[in-house]
Amino acid sequence: MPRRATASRWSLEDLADALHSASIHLLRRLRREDVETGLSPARLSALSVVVFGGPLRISALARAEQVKTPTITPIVAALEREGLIARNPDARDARAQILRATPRGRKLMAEGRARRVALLAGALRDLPAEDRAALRRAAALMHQLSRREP
Amino acid sequence: MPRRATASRWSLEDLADALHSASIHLLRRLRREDVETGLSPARLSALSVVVFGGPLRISALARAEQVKTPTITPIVAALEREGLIARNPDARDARAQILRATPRGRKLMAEGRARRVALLAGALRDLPAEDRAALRRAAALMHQLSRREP
DNA sequence: AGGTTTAGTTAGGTAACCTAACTAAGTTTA
DNA sequence: TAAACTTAGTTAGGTTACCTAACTAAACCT
Repeated sequence: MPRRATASRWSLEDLADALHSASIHLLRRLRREDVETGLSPARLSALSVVVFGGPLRISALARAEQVKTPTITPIVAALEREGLIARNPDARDARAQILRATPRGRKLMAEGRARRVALLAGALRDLPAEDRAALRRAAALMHQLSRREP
Repeated sequence: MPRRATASRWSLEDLADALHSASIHLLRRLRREDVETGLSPARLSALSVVVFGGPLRISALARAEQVKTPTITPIVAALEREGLIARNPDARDARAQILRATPRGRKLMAEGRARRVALLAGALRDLPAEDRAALRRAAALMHQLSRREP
């Protein structure tokens, strides 16, 4: 790591870097676990949005996932093929489709969560409440950061 | 989000979930920024390891990046093609190669950091010191979590 | 020497991302 | 109301990241 010129200036860079790197590595680790759901991380994440984010349009899902619509198309197709979500026509707009989770989708989502928590549980449980709070706060902040424009 | 049965049990699941989701979304956001370095996230991350992790072997890089060696091969090839890193033979073992960052690699890395921090700077700077500390702590913890076996 | 292990690449597959170009439906406007 | 624009989503086509399996070549072991 580079030496700092001014404390605050460098620590912001370091922090940005640390978050980037931590995200990459945590995600790679979780991917290895998530393989067992039979769903890739992107599909799992999309399913999670449909399950918890209620019925929504394809474009809304893409927006929530911060990807372009062509990226979402095959993900939605796969989730539908697996019977985890269903698409219904939108009564108000014949171009649009409404996605909703099926019972199977909800079940699998719960299992994925359980599996993930099984992986992290030991680690998280052993952490002082203070650290858990830091993680919780950080997760919220990271979400917020990721929504920033431009 | 599901209702909790026991406070601690559900909050662990929620926390695991929140970290997963936050990582995905922050990374997608940063990817959009990192595009301007001309390097993909995986390459940037690998370059960062070579720049800051000193000269190291290809297999050590793969381990640091938590991927299998075949994944690292094309990443290293690309970084070398771009003149960002160099491979030297290992004097002790003719099978192995030692990677080191070139000046260009170091320069680009610094620029990437600057760009990333430019994106996050406003947000991070405006955060109370407490939140910055939470993020810093969380990044360290996430790294630690990602190293856990199995 | 012969057999095993280790460093790295090659081959081949799936999936995630993008932009550009398209279809079809909805909206606005002259 | 017909023409022109906009919006929802898909299709086409390309790059990159990941994996496992199979390989080459060097090193180690006995």
